[in-house]
Amino acid sequence: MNALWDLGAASVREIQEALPEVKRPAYTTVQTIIYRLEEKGAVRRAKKIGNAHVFEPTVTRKSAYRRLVDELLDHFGGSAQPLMSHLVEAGKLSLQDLRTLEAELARVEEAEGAANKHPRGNRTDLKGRRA
Amino acid sequence: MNALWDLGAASVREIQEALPEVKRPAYTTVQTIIYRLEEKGAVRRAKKIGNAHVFEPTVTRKSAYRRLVDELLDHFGGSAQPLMSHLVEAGKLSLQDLRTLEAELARVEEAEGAANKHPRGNRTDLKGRRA
DNA sequence: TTGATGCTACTACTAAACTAGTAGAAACTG
DNA sequence: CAGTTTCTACTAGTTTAGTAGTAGCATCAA
Repeated sequence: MNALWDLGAASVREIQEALPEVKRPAYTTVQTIIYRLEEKGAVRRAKKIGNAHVFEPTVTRKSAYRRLVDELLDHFGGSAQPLMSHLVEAGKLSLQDLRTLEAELARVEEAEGAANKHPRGNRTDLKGRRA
Repeated sequence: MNALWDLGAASVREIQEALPEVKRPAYTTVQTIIYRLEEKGAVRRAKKIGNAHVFEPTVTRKSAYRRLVDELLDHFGGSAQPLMSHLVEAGKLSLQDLRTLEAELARVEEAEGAANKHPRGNRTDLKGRRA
C-alpha cells in the first residue's frame, strides 16, 4: 500500500517499479496483492490507460495507520502509556515532539469544549474511532 | 501470550482456564498454540508437575510490545509523530501523560549524558533496539 | 492392579497471506 | 496486417494461524 499511497494512483507496473529493487516481487505478485486489496475495498480501479487499469487507494494512509495503532493498543490493554514510554526510551521522541503534542492536545480540548464556537474543521472523526 | 504473561508460568490447562469464558478455545487448541510458540522460542518448558508440562514465557510482554511498535513504525516511515498525534486526537493521552513522558525523557537524557556517574540501572536495553 | 481421568504428541482441516506461473486478449510498431 | 510487448484473469503452491479431534501413556484412587 505504501507505494500506492506515495504514487497516488498507479498501474500494477508502476507500483511494482516503485518498490525497492531488493526484494522486489514479481509483477504478478504485485498484481495479486492489488486484486486482493480491491476485494477488501482498500483500492479501486480508477480508470484505464491503454489496456492497463489504474488503481487508487480508497483509504488514506493515515486512517490505515490509525486502525493498526488501535489494534495494537487493544492487544495491550488499551493503554497508550507503555507504548509512549517505549518511544521515549528508544529516542524516537524529542522534547520538541512532546511540546508539539501538548499544543495539539490543548487545541483538541478547546475544540471539544467549544466545538461550535470555533469550528476548526478537520476533526470530523475525532469521535469516530472504529469499534 | 497475554494469559501466560499474567500467570507467569502455567500448564496448558491453567492457560486455557485463564482465558475468558466466552470464546474459550478447546484444550487442544491452546496446546497447539503453546507448542507453536515453543517452536518459535517464545515459551519454554520450565518443569513438569505430575505428567503435565509447565510453560513459561521466554520473552517479556514489554519486549514483545516493543517489537510490534517498532515494526509498526517501520511500516510508516519510522516517525513516531503521526502515531502520537493520533493518540492525542483519540483522547488516549492526557496532559498528565505527556508531562510524565517529559520527565521520563529528561531522565533518559541525563542518563545518556552521564551514564556512569549516575548508574540508575534499569536501562540495560536502551540502546538494544532490535535491528 | 485396574479403571478413570488427565495430559501429551500427533494429525487434520480451514482460511488467509505471500508468492508466482500461464494462457490468452489487447494494444502498439513497423 | 503480423509480430512483439504488455496486461489481465485465472490458477496454484507454500506458509502460517486458528481450531480441534484421537490414540495412547501416565498417574491416581480404590
